[in-house]
Amino acid sequence: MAKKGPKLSDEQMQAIARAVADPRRFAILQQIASQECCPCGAVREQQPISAATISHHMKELSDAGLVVVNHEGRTAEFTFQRGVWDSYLSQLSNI
Amino acid sequence: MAKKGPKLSDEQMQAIARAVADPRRFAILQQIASQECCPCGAVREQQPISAATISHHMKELSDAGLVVVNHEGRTAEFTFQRGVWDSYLSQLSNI
DNA sequence: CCATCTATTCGATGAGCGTCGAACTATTCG
DNA sequence: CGAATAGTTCGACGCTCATCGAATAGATGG
Repeated sequence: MAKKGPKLSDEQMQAIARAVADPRRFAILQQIASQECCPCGAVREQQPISAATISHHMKELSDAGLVVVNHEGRTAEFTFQRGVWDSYLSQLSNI
Repeated sequence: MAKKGPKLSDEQMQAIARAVADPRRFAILQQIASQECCPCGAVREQQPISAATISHHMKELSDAGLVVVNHEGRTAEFTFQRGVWDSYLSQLSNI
């Protein structure tokens, strides 16, 4: 059981699990993880969903702690929190 | 990226993600994983849900490949598939 | 100031799913 | 055979949530 990062609360574990359970949201997370930083518009170019829905998913991912939002001018940039992700996987391995 | 077991299909990845997303189902999975083998009745003793619901969750976990059902007489025993679980986590780590 | 652009918020809608009780199947035992 | 036990299946109910269009907020540029 490789231990990485601090232990996540049960609520955060569940929030991450729910965030990953939706295919579209997981695809968005993958995109953000691969680009390390990407605005809403970039996500929209790869996902056939409305801006409102993307914003909704971003809030979910943000609430789960998987991404951090950084507002720059009129755009918003998201960065993947690999530490949280690793902690999540590490904790799941202790089942 | 530690590689364990064969690659899971996208459908199976999503099925596992959905199975884990529900708190009750995850609790059941934890119980089965800890006991390596346990009948429906044992699950029911620890979860305040009806037999019908347990059967439903078992089908979900089974469809996801996380447990294997073994019918012995009139009872059903479930065994956790650690290999599939490890493959799931391994694949998630490649995000 | 006004128009444009990016993103968020709001309300509504529709689908999915967790849950239950009841009916059913299959097995065990007297 | 008949009763009891273990799970499953079925239909229905409620709640959650992904999705959208429209309205809004905030920033940029003419």
